[in-house]
Amino acid sequence: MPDISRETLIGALEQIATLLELKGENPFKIRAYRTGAETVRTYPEDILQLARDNQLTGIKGIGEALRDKLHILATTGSLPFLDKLKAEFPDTIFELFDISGLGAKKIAALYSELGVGSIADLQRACESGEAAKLAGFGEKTATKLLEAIATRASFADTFRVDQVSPAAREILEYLRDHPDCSRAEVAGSFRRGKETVHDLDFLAASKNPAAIMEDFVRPPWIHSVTASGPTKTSVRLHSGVQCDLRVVTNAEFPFALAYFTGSKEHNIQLRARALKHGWTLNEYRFTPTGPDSPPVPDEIYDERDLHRSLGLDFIDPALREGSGEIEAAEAGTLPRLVELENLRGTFHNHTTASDGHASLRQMAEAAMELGLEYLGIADHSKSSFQANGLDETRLRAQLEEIRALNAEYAPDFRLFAGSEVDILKDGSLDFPDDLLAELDYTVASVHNVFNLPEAEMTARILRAVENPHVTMLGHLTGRLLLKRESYALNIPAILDACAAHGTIIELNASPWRLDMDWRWWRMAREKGVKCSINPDAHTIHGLQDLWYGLRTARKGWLTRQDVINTLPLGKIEAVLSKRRA
DNA sequence: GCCGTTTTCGGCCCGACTGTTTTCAGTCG
Repeated sequence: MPDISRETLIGALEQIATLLELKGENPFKIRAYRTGAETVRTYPEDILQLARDNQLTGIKGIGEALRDKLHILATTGSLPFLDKLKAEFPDTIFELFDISGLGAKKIAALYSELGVGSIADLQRACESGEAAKLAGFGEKTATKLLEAIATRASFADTFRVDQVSPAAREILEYLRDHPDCSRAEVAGSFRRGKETVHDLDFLAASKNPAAIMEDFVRPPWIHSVTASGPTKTSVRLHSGVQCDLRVVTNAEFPFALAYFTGSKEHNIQLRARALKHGWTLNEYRFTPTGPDSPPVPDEIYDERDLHRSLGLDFIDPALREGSGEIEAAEAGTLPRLVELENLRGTFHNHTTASDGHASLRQMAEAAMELGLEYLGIADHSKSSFQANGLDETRLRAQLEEIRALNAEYAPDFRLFAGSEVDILKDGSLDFPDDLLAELDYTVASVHNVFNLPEAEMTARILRAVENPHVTMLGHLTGRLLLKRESYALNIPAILDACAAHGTIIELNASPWRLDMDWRWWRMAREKGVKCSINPDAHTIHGLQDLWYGLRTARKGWLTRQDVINTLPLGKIEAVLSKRRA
């Protein structure tokens, strides 16, 4: 089998869409490829395998043409249709789409008229004055493009959620404090709980939009204003984060909040549903489609009212990805999502014994302060020498120390003695079974040799899953968001094995990881695999990363019953000792 | 290219803002 992934399928469909756009193809055909890419991205089962087996028929958004192309790509590793399209443009053409202000039409003009096929070409064409002479271009366009090239070089365009959440909170508070603002929210992918975001979308309700707009661009955190109209303003923060603000009336607010929260796919489905009721839905209101339409519902004060008027249960923003949530809301089968208050303890935390910055006692007290009943310690094992991993002797000493502290804390709080034991290259563990048997639990993680082929990496982890001393798998795919890709892994196979052996999978709550990815948790849940939301805290502050993990768990449709660390102390003790027996 | 409780053909979301225009095209979300 060719070495490809779900990402390969997504990337191919997106590239086809982009190239067809450059060629001025039918916009609906282009959209069909984009929709197909999104379908592949969010499909809750192993779509790569389905493509290999030519079993994509019946998936909404994938018709005959896409089905056949995905099958060819999945089985042969290449797609002649795409290769032929690509041959018509330089490989660097795609980078031009990263320049804000440039879309397919302008790029096509630049390429056909001036041979501009890369950002370097674009810079030259703007500086020489050639670009400004093109039809539809002008001096201002050329200047803006040069600015956009500079912006791209100095600012990131995607951010981890921890990089933007302090600003999101601060700006939201600023808006809510404004005397002319009746309510305000952050919308967009941040509100949906995505692991990374492109920008922050703010929404405010006011009778006096101009006053809010004026004050929005004033605070010291604003770097520059990129657009400003009567109801919409865009700014860039010093951190490089782009922020949009829309101001609407109070009556429009629930419609606008739903609209700007998205996702796009979810919105399209919601609008289609409104049409079946005889109304069009936009960011402001319902409108009857014709004289025979039933009257539009009144008294829509919040999103709950909006969903109810379409015959739906309230759909949490986390679920709005257009992947079955509307059907579930109609059928009344939406999951009751796990909440932060449900978390009673957590596993996988580090101390100064390995690479943490707080002592056992400091970590325990911080956990108690957060209202937790238990805290699992899992310092690194000896092979992780870069992280000052513990050898057998030091681990046993830590075990004694934990027992002594527990005598002090009982019965209201307990430290669990564990280890984040390395899964070595061959799938064996870094500690012998008899030592692991002395611990309360273990987290098994991969920390080296990331570049194994998928089959080998999968076999390596499967061996750990089958070891009865492994309580849970740590950061399953090893990704570091925006920095390091996941290693190759057959996740469905791992899920099956975890279900069979009762091995828990961690949802690593560090905002760098959020691993396993939310897109897999629905499948895990259906197979009966339990989740443990673990902060992987290296400081007392790091315990608060639980919040990021919680967001991700909710995005994965997880309920309190799916998350093991919602169990109170007595019950979790029983689960752990049963597993060890 | 996809889809169908109006349909196998004829639709497919649309509003805000900018810049180049002189009424609109392109981009963005």
